[in-house]
Amino acid sequence: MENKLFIYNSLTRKKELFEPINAPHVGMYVCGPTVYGDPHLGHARPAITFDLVFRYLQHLEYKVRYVRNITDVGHLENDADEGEDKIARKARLEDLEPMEVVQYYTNSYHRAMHLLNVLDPSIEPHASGHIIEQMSMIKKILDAGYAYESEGSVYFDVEKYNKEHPYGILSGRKVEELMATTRELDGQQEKKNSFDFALWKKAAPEHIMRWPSEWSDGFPGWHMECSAMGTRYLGEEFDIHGGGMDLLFPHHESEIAQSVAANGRMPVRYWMHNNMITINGQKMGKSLGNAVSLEEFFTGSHELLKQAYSPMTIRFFIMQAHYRSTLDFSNEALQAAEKGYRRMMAAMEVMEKLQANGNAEESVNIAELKAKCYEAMNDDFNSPILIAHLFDGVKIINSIKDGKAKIDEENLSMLKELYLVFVNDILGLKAEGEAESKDDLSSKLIETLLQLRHEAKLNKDFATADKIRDQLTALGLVIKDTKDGVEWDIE
RNA sequence: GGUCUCGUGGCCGAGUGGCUAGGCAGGGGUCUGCAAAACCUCGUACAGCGGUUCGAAUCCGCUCGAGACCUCCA
Repeated sequence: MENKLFIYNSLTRKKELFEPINAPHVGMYVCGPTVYGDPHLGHARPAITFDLVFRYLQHLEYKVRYVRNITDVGHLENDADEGEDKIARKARLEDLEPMEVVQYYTNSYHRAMHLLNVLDPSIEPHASGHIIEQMSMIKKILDAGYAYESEGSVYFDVEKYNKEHPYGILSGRKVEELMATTRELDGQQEKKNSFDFALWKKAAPEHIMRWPSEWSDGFPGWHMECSAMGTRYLGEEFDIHGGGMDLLFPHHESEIAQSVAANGRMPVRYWMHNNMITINGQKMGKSLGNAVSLEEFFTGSHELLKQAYSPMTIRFFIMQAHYRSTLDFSNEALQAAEKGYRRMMAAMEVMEKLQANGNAEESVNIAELKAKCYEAMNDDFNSPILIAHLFDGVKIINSIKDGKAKIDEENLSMLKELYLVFVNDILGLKAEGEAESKDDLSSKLIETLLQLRHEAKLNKDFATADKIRDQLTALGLVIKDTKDGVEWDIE
């Protein structure tokens, strides 16, 4: 049951059985962030989506090499005025060094990803560290005759390529249509056709990030980095390439064209694309000015946020929707996710203390639940369905605790295993914020107070008992009177 | 303008021909000194209009609405 994984392939627009080229090895490349701003909720979506893929593939015992790049080339420009050479030169020294900007936002991205419990990829290459590879790939494309040089820049010859290979195979576009719809861009007059894209761009004077090449002092085109680094670390053909749907065209389309032109073969078996996060029905994006940074979510410091949302709440929220659906941000939805997440975590705490209370005949059947969990994940990583099944299990757990359901030893150990595997390992959810708060001294103090309350209750002094509870509640504690005694937790 | 996607109950969100997820919120109940938690239970939704079918949220057509891409973008 664990080995029939189906993945929706954007290339064929169908769910396909996943068969790695070199099982048990799997190569996966995902487009990472452009590090020029704070990571926002939009960045969390692909990171978490492919973290789920990474975790599940590893659970299925594949040996995954997961490459997620850092884009640090081609987007960084100095805003200083042109022509004012002296000032510009001085400004250069006082300005941030580009790599300083890169480092700052890369660190910030990593911090956010760690808080979201996103595993580090196997390799995280920087585009700026692979200029050699990109230049050599450009040469291969030139040698193959699918590119031309013009005024120090190198462009991909889409029209020529399209005569032998379909440009538009991934996005479903046709070159003739592109002809009619492409807008005016700078550098347009250097190109044979408006839809030709740059493999190497001659740097304008204000462009700081530049490298010498046989064509000009310049920098590689945006699409080159992923092709070059994917090939470098995963080979000319690898299993999975992921990224946001907004990258499908032209980025991924062009990656295919570059690889086919350079290596003569399709680079990727399975193309996966996560959908966008929307806010008021519109895509959330830095350039649209409606992006809420992850830091702001964690602290609640944004006018759109009614409260802070913990990293695990964000993670749970994202995984409660299928990765190919748009997911609409709202406080109501986040608050619902927060409560759901806490309920699941609370149930797991209950589960740990559970004892078998029945024999095999009267026991609940966990094997069935387990099979459903695998079925959900095997169906194109359907995390919302998986979570729905896990909530069914939450009811089972709580019912066993209440003595309303029976479980035997075998099913109990299967249950515990199931939740550790699916909730912790695969969904990557963990309890947050408790370990450090429940230190010994505080715990003993709280338990002392609860003991006093217990004694007050025995004396029917409910006023005192309630006063203790109210004050502990005011401090952010949750007091639960169960038939097995009092329990407390930090809200 | 071109290409494509989507429109599900109060909110979020699965589901792609019959078996009518799940979470949150709300009503009722059990338990409890009370409360909380938990459990049980109730809301019977699929934009509109036609069509195909024994049967459609699910397939087809049209209408309306929303969005994405075509430019950097997760």
